[in-house]
Amino acid sequence: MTGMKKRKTPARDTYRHGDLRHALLEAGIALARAAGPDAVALREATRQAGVVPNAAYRHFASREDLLKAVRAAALSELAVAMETELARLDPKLSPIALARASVRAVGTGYLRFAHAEPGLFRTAFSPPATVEPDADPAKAGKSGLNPFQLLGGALDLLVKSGALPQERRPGAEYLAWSAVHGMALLFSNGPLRSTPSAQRKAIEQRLLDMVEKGL
Amino acid sequence: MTGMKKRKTPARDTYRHGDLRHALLEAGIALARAAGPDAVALREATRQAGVVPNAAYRHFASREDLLKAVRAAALSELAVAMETELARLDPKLSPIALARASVRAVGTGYLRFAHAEPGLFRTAFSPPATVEPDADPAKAGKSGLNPFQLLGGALDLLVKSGALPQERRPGAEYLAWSAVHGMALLFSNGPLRSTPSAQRKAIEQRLLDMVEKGL
DNA sequence: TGTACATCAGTGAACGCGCGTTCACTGATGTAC
DNA sequence: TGTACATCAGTGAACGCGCGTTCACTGATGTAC
Repeated sequence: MTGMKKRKTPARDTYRHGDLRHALLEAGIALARAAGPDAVALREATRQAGVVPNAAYRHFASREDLLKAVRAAALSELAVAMETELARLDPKLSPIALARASVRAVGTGYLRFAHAEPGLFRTAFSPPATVEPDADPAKAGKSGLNPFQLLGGALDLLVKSGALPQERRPGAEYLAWSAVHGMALLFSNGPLRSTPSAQRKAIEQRLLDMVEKGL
Repeated sequence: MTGMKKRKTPARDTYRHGDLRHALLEAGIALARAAGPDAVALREATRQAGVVPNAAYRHFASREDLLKAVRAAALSELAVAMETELARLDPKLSPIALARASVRAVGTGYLRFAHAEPGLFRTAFSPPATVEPDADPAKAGKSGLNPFQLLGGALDLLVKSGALPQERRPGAEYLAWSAVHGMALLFSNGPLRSTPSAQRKAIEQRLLDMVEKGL
């Protein structure tokens, strides 16, 4: 902390930046990762990109516009975390076991991401975010599905395999989502944030048990 | 919006305010109620109290100190909302029915408060808040219990009445809390915030069913 | 293949904003004699 | 009952902060002829 304040990127030798929009977005993501959505500031992003503050306006209409892009990126990372857990499943499992494991995997990925990236997690769900309907590709993981859709898919499997009665399916995502979302917040930014990791993981598993049994 | 900016309280005729600490706290609560924890500002609170900005420092050591007091008040209001639901229960119910109804009441109060007072709800759980252990009376409702303790009490009744096996009791509050907390957030500030109220209530009841069954 | 020119990405300077916080002060109160 | 004085709640003025956003600009690029 001895005087180095500005320009975390060394300064260009070219007049044009080359990929400023991308650089600003990356900086915005880094800010969100470090300190949540409120920390996403246009000025700080330009500083990290080695550019003058108002240059940002060539690429983003406003601070909110940048935040929106960061939010989409965070949602996308969350989807990827969920997909990663899904990909680890053994496809040779019986349909019913696979369905159950899928729901757990989706939940596990969600919880893991929330704990590994609390700032991004909070950003993903910061006020203007309507995950549910629109299949906005920017918010999607590798599969092209967003977190909500990944959960929906797992629940559909549960129905198809016969583990969940058809009539209980509608709205089931809100129940599962709530349980997992609540725990994610309590442990990552909430009052339970300093729970030892072993205990946290045990409780997370019990939560998934509860959801599985209670749905 | 024609010029009236400052001094929402008419201005005193006395030099002394009389009850500035209280006035600042009330203003802080009003700010949190309207726009969440980030909106709690010392300067705005003094403005509402009709006092010069630095006067606040006679009563609060810092902005964070005021926020802490507001947080405690919010937690206390939450506890009261839960107690209100508990008080409506019919004491003539069988022990087992009463226990189950208590758990639901606690959850219902929590959800009701989160929806009625989203700003205060978010404030109650904003970063520096360690609800769990300390029986800080400031955070408690009329019964002297805080929200976490109210939930714990309801779960204890579940065990005593035989509806919940003893060995499942430890940690059960984290499961129930997570489910309800997650839904509270999704509906009050989260992506589901514009769900019609009838639908919301139906889903909330199903969530409580899930918890009851899944614990 | 070479030159004129339009485009538009990034610059430079400046605004006004509300915030938290510090300083030395003033004047109402309530207590000791 | 009356007066001197210490206390300390609220004043007045000022800091420095980072922020978003607007303006008129400059100079590298790539396209049209």
